[in-house]
Amino acid sequence: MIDAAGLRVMRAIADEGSFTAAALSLGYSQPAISQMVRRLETRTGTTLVERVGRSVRLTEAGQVLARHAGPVLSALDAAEEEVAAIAGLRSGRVRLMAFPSASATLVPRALAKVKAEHPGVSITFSEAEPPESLAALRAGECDLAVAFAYEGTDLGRGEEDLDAFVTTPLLDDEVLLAVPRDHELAASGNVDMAALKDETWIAGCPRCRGHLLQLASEAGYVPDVAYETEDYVAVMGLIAEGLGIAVIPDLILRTVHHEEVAALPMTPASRRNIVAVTTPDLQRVPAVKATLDALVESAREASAKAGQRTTRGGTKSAKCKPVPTA
Amino acid sequence: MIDAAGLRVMRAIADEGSFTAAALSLGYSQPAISQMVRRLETRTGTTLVERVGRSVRLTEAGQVLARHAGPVLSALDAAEEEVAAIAGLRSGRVRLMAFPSASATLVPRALAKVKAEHPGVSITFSEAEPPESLAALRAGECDLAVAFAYEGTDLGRGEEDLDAFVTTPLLDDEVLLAVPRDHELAASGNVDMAALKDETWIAGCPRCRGHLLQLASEAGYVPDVAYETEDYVAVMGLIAEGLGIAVIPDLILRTVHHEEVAALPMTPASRRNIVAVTTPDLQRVPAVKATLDALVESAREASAKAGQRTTRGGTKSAKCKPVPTA
DNA sequence: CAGATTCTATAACAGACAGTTATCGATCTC
DNA sequence: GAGATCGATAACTGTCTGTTATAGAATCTG
Repeated sequence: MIDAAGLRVMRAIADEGSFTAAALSLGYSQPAISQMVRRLETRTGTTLVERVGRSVRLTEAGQVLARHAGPVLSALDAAEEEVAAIAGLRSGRVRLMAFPSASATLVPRALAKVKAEHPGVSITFSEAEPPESLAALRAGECDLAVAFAYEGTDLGRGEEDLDAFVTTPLLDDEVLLAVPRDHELAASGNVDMAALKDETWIAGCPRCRGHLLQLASEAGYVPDVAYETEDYVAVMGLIAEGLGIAVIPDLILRTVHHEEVAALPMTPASRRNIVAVTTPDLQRVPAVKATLDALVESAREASAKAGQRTTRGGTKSAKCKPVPTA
Repeated sequence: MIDAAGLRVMRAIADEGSFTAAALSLGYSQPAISQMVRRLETRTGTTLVERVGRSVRLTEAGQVLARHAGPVLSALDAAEEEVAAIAGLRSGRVRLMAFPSASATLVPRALAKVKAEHPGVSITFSEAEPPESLAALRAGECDLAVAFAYEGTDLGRGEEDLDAFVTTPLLDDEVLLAVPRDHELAASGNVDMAALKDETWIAGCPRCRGHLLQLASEAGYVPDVAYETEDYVAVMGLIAEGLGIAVIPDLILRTVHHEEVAALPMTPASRRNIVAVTTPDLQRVPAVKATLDALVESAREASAKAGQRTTRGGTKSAKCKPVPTA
């Protein structure tokens, strides 16, 4: 019934003392004020302004409206300002989820970028593997997820979500073969998967294990998986001790070094696609967009270095003692 | 930019959890909500609602708006309620001015009526003679004035105000001649003004004095005004002591009794018109209207009694000692 | 006292806006 | 897989909210 515009007009009349002055101060024409007052009067059913001579004076009811204008309008301004702060990246909150090994460099770097450019944006971050992070995204508990999929597979959900989600490629992570530095293959420039039929394997996370099974299956055998752990530091330790070999994404190898482990490119080459996932709606939220951009940028930087690193890792020759598989 | 309607919609969406339910609760159609949200989103430049599946969820910015809706809308409601209270006579304030002798019965009775029928209406009352009360009305310091004019004269202002003011007749007050009870004329049923050429007069307020001068002038003489006082109790005392005679409106005689004073009708008959004056705008203010109505009603009651009283006063015979004029 | 100025009211009009109904596509449920 | 439910969209409509132009009234001024 009564709207903010009406209050604004009444306050202006109270402040300025005349319709004309009120119109001027609000940037309206004089008849607009005249009509607005009349509208308000018919709506409230009361006289709000007393027309005396060539000036006007507010009646008691009019003064009531003018008096209420302050609180209401400032509350509205506060709301608008708060939204504008979010829109203008002076504020905002992003709930980010990423799988563990992305937390090592990609995510921290992106977080630092966002913090540097938009100090007002706060990002909460938690680790989750792709299936859970997508579920959280779908459940509204997460705004942006960093997930991965091995080439040729999906993100762990059905294809139903193809248009419910927006996927932005971040990195193409090459999957390497990690062997003890003194393994017989450590010197080869490239290892054929088929040649690893008799090796003992160490599997990582469930999806990584699935990927290993798939690779072996394509090479025509079922791998002997002796160990399973999601802790890549442990994986490296196991490899270094000669207890097995593993397929490990380059991104992880870059973080978890081990002197006694060598990484080699494989045939067929296998890649892990790291992507950022959000929804079309959330992607338009400025803070989410900014974080996504930061992720893309730090992925680009990491990708440049990755090329060097992969080459180095791939060509690094091994010349140490072989350790029998357990 | 953001208006109350927008906040109301956002809050409804937050409360109800869907556009359709929000539309239902607000009495709108579903597309109206859909469009409203889109409008708000373009205006704020941010996504406010996350469309997930067949349901919706508020983004951070959307939650901000929904959160602000409460205070703003309740403040608006409070304003509306307050105005409605004034319009609906559950509240309201009337500043009433009346000339002194109207304060005796007419005004108190009207005040009592208003208080009984509309306890929320508060009336402030002050005494003022017609010229001042009209000035106050014009100056906005008064909402309703009770004034009087002797028949054939105006209210003390020029006729310029004929349409700026609204005048409501209240009483037709007959002007009587007050003489000592033992005055030689006290027995007459009706006294001719012309026969009072040699009397000594007591004048009341300035305008009453003017009225006396006019009556005498019409009768062809200039009265000998020996005393002037606005205090009618004093006037009665003076008359009772035989120091002079006076023309006094019946309304006053009804309040200020004096055993030793008789009141007689005069020829030519002279009347004092008591009216209520306000402005067209103020007349539409319910509290003012109610007070005006109460005045009219109590005037009607007083008028009925006045007939009886005047007759009695006029026919009351005097049989006491004559007192020489001073 | 008359003219100038300044204010509000009104008329006529234009555009935007906020609703409507009808319909579609998508999703969740049984 | 069928039906129900929900949101998006299209097309349309009426009202509302501004505008400009002009008239009328009141105050100020010379």
